[in-house]
Amino acid sequence: MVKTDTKTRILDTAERLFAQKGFDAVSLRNIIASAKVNLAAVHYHFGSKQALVHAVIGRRLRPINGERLAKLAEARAKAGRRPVKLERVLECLFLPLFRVQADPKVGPAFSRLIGRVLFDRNANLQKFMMSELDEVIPQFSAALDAALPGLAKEETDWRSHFMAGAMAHTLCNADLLAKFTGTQFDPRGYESTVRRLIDFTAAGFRAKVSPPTRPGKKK
Amino acid sequence: MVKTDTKTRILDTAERLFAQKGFDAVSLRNIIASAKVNLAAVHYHFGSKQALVHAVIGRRLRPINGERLAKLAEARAKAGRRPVKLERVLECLFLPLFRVQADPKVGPAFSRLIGRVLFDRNANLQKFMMSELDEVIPQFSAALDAALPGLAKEETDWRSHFMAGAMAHTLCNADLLAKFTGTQFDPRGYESTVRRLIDFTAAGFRAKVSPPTRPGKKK
DNA sequence: GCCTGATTCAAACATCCGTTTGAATTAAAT
DNA sequence: ATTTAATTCAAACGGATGTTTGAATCAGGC
Repeated sequence: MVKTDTKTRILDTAERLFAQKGFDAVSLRNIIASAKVNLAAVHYHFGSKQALVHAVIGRRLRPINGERLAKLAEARAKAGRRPVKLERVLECLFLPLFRVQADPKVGPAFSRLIGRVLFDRNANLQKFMMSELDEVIPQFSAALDAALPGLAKEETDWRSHFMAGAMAHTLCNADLLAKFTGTQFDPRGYESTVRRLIDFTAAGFRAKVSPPTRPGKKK
Repeated sequence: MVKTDTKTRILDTAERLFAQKGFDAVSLRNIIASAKVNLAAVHYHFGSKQALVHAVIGRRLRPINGERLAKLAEARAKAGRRPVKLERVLECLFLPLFRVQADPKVGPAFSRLIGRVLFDRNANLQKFMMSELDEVIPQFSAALDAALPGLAKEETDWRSHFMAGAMAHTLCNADLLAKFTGTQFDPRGYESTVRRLIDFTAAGFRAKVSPPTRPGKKK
C-alpha cells in the first residue's frame, strides 16, 4: 500500500477543505482536484455530498464520543457513590475532543470542522449530529445535574448551552484569538486550552443564580 | 407610503432568510421571490450579494454598537474613578444586542444572523465585522481588564473568547435549547436570557486560574 | 487463459448561481 | 408637455454545482 486508498484520500481532503472554508463553500470539484481522484469516485464511494459530509464527521466523532463515555464511566466508577466532580465531568467532555488537535494524523482541521457543525443550520446535518450524540448528551447531562446539586434543571440546561457555545467557538475559531487580541494560540498546547475552558465553564456552572430583574425597576 | 420601499423590502426579506438558512444557502433568487421584487433590483440598490450581506448586518449592528458604547460611557461616568463593575460591563455588551429580539420591527431573526456571523469563515465578512467592531472591541476589552485587576491579560483574552462563544451560540441557537433539553425559550424574555448569560460569564471571568498540568503527571 | 465484480475515468446531464444588459416604465423637474 | 433622471423589468450571460452514465481499466478466482 504505497499510496493511500481513494476513499480515505477523499475523506482526508474533504476534512481539510471543509474545515478551512465550510461545507457549502467547498465543492466536490475542489475536493477531487486536491485529492487527485475522479469526480465520480465521490458518488461511487459515498453516494452524495451530504453522505460524504456525514462520513467525514462520523469517522472522527464516533471514536471521540466513545472515549468520552468511557472516561466518564471510569470517573464514575472511581467516584463510587459520590457524584463525579464537575471539573472531572467537563474534562471527560472536552479532552477527547481537543486531543485530536495534537494527533499528527488528524491535526487541527477536524476541530474547526466539528466546532462549525455545532453552529450549522442544515436540518439534515443537525439530525445526523443528534443521532451521533444520542448517548453522549443524556449521560453528560445527568452527570452535570449530579455534580450540581441544588441547581434547578432549567439553569443547568441554560448553562450547558453557554458551555457548548464556548466550546464550539474555541474549537473552530481559536485562531481568531491572535487576530483580535494578539494572544498566541498553539494547537499543540491543547491541554492548557482545555484547562482554561474548564476553569471558565466550571465557575460559570457554579455561579450564584441572581434573582430576576423586577419589571418596575428604574431604567 | 402604502407599500414599503423596494430597498427595505429586500433588506427585511434577506435578513429573515439569511437568519433561517445562512448566507451561502440563500440565493438572490430566493430573496427576490419572497420579497416580490425584480432580480436586478438587488444589484441596482446594493451592487452585489456581498454588499447586500454587509448592508443587512450594518443596518442593525451600527445602532447596537452605538448603544453599547453609550451605555458603557454612561456606566463609566457613574462609576467615577472606580472601574465599572464586571457585571455592568457585560450588561452594556449584551443588552443592546439581545434587546432587538423584543423589537416587533426586528424580531428574533437578526439575533440568529449576528450570532452566525461571528462563526463565519468568509474573509470579506470577517474584515467587515472587524471594521464594524473597531471601536467596541478595544473599549470593552479595556473595561474588562479594569474590572478584573490582577488577572493576566492572556487569561482575560481567553475568557473573552469563551464569553463570545457563549454569546454567539445563545444568539443564534437558543431555539436548540428546547430541542436538546426541553427547556422552553421565549424570545420576549430576553432580560432573563441576558441575566443568565451575565451570571455565567461573570463567574467564568472571576474563576481562579488553576496551575498548568505537570507533564510528568500520571495518565 | 478467461470470467466476474469492483473500481476508475471522461463526458455529459440538468439546474442553479451571481451578474449584466438594454429596453420599458415611473417620477420629478423645467 | 417635454425633458431628465431614477427605477423596474424580462431576458440572457458565462460559469459552477451535484449527479448520472456507460465505457474502460483493474483485481482476483477458477
